[in-house]
Amino acid sequence: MPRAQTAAPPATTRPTGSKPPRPKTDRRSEILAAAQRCFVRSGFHGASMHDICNEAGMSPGNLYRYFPSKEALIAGIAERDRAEVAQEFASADLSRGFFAVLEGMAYHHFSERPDEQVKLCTEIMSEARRHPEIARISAAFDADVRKWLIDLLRAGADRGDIARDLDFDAVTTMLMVIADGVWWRRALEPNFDAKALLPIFMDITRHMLGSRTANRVRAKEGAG
Amino acid sequence: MPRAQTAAPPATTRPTGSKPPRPKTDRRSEILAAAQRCFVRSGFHGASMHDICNEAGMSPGNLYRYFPSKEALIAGIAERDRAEVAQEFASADLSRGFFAVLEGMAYHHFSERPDEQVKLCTEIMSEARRHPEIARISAAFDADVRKWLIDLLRAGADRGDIARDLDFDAVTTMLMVIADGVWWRRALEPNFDAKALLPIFMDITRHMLGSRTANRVRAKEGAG
DNA sequence: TCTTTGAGAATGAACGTTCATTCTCTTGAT
DNA sequence: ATCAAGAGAATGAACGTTCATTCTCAAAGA
Repeated sequence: MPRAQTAAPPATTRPTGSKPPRPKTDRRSEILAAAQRCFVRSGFHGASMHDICNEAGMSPGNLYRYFPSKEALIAGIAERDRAEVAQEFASADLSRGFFAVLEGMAYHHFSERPDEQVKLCTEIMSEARRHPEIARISAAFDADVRKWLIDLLRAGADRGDIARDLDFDAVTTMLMVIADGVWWRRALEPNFDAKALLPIFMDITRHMLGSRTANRVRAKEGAG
Repeated sequence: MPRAQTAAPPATTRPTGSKPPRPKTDRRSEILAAAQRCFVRSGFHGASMHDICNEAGMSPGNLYRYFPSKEALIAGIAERDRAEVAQEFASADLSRGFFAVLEGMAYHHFSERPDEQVKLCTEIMSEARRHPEIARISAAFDADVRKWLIDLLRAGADRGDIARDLDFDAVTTMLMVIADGVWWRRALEPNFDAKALLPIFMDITRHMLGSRTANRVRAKEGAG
């Protein structure tokens, strides 16, 4: 059972601090990019460390100076993607109206995000079932997304774009479920046209968030 | 690159043809059940053939008389599950009303199907990306489900339970996407309460299938 | 009834390979 | 001379798979 530390870069000591000593871009990023290509091509278990070394143009001994294990590579990729998504949510601009923002994000998720990332995501999820460290990262990722989504919904409610008495938790869960499902299908069906689903997605979302129906908070049953 | 044949049972020669020679239940089923437990516990790659042999109470040599490779085990499980789901769809009884049937099936899918099968499903899907034979089985599975769902919708429309001018393909895709998403979350979040989503799911489904909105078939744009 | 026979079921040690990881050595800049 | 950066052969464990062999037992022959 291999260890799961994320391993700091191999001493980025810049003591005298004169000129930048890195002619190429950050070595760690290069390695992660190479690993990503290999994982997408052959899967986490199908890709050997030698494959990844070749792809990165680097010897095994050297690669291990940057990442302590194969698992740390997947963990590194997951963490990097998490930062990227954080960026996307942080840049949401509600002044265009709630549904415009949501549709933009949906379009991005359904269509713009490259297939590479979608496939990689399934690899990460599969490994999350086995490696606690990866499970931790992906659970944290998930909690982040949920929080951002709920904040977005609350802000939309404040603006009056959507109903105020929603069961925000349930609605958020449903949105995430749909998003997950879309990615699962994208990963599995090479020619799946997710963006064709956008109209219907926006339609049911408007319904969920706006009309007076089952997804509202209700008084708890069983009370006197 | 291992072969992918599904391997017939090891010669069920019954030449004289008198009494049934099987004292125990079918050996192949026992092996699949053992493999399923191992795959759920450790994943496809985490479970070794020796693990599976132990779980099945059988030596490797003997196990290989029933299945020609590890891959054939996953393929066998996938095929077995496909048959089971076929059963479920075949027994749908529309006389109770379309939405009652749909809600029953959703409840079954969200809650009753055991977590074991859900986890296993993610393993199968992951491997489908690598092994063509497994990809074939799971694509066939998918096509079956899609066909059954569309038939169900058509029947519901004939009964007058749902709208007649739906874009059946798009709606079916959306239903499958949601179903996929629910399973993905069930696999990832150990305490995910899918059945709490049922009301909201039924609500948006009624909306999709009944009201006059974006998910209707429209005249193709651009025509004269 | 007892023995022989033979075929299928099952065994488990061994094989060859693969793979993640480590070790040792070289290079090149300061 | 020192030390980070890198190379690549080496290592050893683990794995899927195979195969020579043994076990079981029902039926045929005596």
